[in-house]
Amino acid sequence: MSEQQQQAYNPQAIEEKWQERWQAAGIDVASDAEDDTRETYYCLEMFPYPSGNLHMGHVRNYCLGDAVARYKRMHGFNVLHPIGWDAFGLPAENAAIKHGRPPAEWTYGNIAQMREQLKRLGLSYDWSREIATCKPEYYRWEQWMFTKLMEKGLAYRKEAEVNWCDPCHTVLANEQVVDGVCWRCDTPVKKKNLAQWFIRITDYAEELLNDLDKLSEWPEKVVGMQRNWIGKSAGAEVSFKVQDSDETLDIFTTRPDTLMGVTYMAVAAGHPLAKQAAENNPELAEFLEACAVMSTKEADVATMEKKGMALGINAIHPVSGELVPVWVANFVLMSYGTGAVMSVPAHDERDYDFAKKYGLNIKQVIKSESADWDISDAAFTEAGILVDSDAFDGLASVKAKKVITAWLAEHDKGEERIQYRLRDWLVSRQRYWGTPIPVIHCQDCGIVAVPEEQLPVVLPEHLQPTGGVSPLAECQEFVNVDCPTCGKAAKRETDTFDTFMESSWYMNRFTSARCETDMVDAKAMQKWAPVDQYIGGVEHAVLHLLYARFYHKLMRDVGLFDAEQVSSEPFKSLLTQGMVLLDGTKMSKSKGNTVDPKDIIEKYGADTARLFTLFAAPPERDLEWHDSGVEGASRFLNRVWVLLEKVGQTYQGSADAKATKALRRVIHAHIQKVTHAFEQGFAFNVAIASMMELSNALGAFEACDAQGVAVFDEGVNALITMLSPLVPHFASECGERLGFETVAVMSAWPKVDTSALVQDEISLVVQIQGKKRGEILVSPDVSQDDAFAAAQADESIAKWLEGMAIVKVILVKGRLLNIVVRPA
RNA sequence: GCCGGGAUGGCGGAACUGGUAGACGCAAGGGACUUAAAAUCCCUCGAAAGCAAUUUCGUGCGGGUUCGACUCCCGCUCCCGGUACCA
Repeated sequence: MSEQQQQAYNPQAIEEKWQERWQAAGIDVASDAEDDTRETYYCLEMFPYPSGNLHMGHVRNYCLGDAVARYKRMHGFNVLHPIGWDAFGLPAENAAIKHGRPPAEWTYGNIAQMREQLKRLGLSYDWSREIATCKPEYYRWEQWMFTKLMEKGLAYRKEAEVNWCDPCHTVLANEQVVDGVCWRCDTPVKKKNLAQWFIRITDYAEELLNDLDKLSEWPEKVVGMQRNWIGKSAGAEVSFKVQDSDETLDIFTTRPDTLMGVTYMAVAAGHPLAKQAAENNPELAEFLEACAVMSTKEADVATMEKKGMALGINAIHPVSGELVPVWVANFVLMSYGTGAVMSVPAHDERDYDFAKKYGLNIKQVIKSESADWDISDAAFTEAGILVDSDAFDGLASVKAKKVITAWLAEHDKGEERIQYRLRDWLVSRQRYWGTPIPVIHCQDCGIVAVPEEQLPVVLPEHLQPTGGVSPLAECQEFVNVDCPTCGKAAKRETDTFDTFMESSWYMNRFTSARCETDMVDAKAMQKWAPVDQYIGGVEHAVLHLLYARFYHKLMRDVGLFDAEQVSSEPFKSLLTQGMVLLDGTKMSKSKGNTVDPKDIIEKYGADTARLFTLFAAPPERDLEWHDSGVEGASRFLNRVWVLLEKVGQTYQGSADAKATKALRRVIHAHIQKVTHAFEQGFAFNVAIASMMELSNALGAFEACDAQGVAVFDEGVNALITMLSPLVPHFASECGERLGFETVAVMSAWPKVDTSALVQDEISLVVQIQGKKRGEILVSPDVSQDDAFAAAQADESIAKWLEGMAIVKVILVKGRLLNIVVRPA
């Protein structure tokens, strides 16, 4: 042993050294070379917002991704593992107001700082592809895309109700409205109608829904959340005439089969009919006011009492011509469907409760096919057979839906309709620190898209937000522009894009991050897309992941890549990691329960931090932070470090040929187990546990001959190699000590020698009535009869067979023998 | 309310396709080394009974299927996410 080898494990000394070597060797760079025939693998973690400091959630996210990327490289893949910065957003503006410096300065400073922190962790990113979304060379393509969408009619402008804060002079996002007041100045938020930009995601609702079926490697939970979010329901739109009026009352229903059971109508408080009726009815007006207030989201909304008032007008049933009263009800939402419903109390629980409360008629028109149902107890909401429905009597619900809808269509009183909950994507924000919307307002020409040759519309970076109106709107050199169509003086749009826009396509941009001629290079897309493994927090299950899926399809339809060659989904496999907790609650600055990754790295080194975060919990589950657990991870690395000193050593006595063979079996059993753990959803915690077992087995082994030394060496090599995607600096240093020819991180993954797994003799569990009663040593391919004979010969088992008749004997090969008996 | 997911020692968590429940780690207790401490190493560690060999019970609760159930089926309880009173 040289002196160097006997030194203690000192992470600080080795980590920097290896980071430099890796960088010099360029091991992290994804190869675009056409003659590179390696299979590609694209591993991506959700890129961070550059808040200035890495927190434990980041550390966990990026350690997971790095382990995946390194593992795949070791299997011979050409791995794309990029990183960038989701650099636009409100926190930069807030920091700017607080510090009196422009958001750009703050943002770029934070990026520099966080880049160093990521590098300190030894994450194997291809830095040559680094992007920051606040740079014109990035967002110019987003602007270009938007003008394409305008051409296709997929981007449009319309009035929309937004949350407005007067003192701040800005629109607020929903999450910035806390209990109805502005999060920053506590002023009650107003609803205001403003012209806003939208993208027609609803045109893609059906594809977004159907393609969810392709996402077999996504957590079911996320798929389910997206399915609910899209919220497809099939039914019919039915038109009711209003008595003594030319107006009609249109409703959407999923149960047209219950049409004949309609006994009243219910409209939302915001419905024109309700407003109209309230004009000379103060009591009703008051009720509508109350409803408007109630609609603000509260925890007790769910338990809210169902209330309503008659409007004093009637609707005419489209089939029977009967009059049904129109009510206003607090549970009908203006924002869904038509803001009105037909009420069938006999077959809808909510309508039933409402009818009971206000003494409205209940008319049963569906009867159960099996049991009797007493309609005076509760609504019958299932499908059944139609009764008391004139011409439709005797039809089954499913058939009746079609027949009745067809009848309505024929008589011009309704039609089949698919309703989605999904709304078009509101993409404009009245903020400064974002991508300028590439549009010009001209008095003569109206709204004009900025022509391609004038892109990008560069955001001036020197402006200083004050918390009031966006400084962009007051920046004359930005606002004043010539109309691209007529050349007259015109004004630029001063709204910027929602930052979800940038994060919706960055994964594709990474395939050709430096491409200057296109948003993405079609060839690069073909080579790398889609992302094979995407890793990030479950909080993005709906918005980001839905927008990204949508945007990917938009890029396809704009012709940016070959729809035949590139998947229509951007992320093949998704891993949603759990949160990092301290004392059972999420680590957060506001709670003051954070652990700074910097401190951990300084004290234990990056590898220990990595090992602990990977070992302490399965990736998708929450991880409880324990300092003692970190100690444990550190101890393990130290034990392995010391273990290396035993390489080449022989000891007196103990380990004979049999023990050597047994060790070799253990080594290969663990290679198999670790590999399996990696392949099964990246169960790093299980993989590490298995490596710890291997380490323990090696630690207990003392070679006494050349054979023993060789097998021990084999075991240590396998252990270090398998550790390398998880603790790369440590493994590299160990690899160097062991004289590996290539850096450990690039070495090929160990292969299982199945012949080493074969045993001459195994211990077979013997059960009586399914309960373990003993073990016998037998050949692995022992016959049932021989095993049974051996079991009978075993004293501790035989005593359970005394006075018993053998009913059945079951042998599970290599595992157990179960003997079923009964008293003789 | 509805839709997902989950419940295994003091704790985090293992357990291939139904086949030895509790791997691995943490904590705890005991011991070795040390003047002492730290570090390190060794032993014990689901519950109950027993000097012991050993036995019984045990994977949220109640049933079921099976030679055999943490695993499959039916019915509950509780916890955690998501959400839309969605017609």
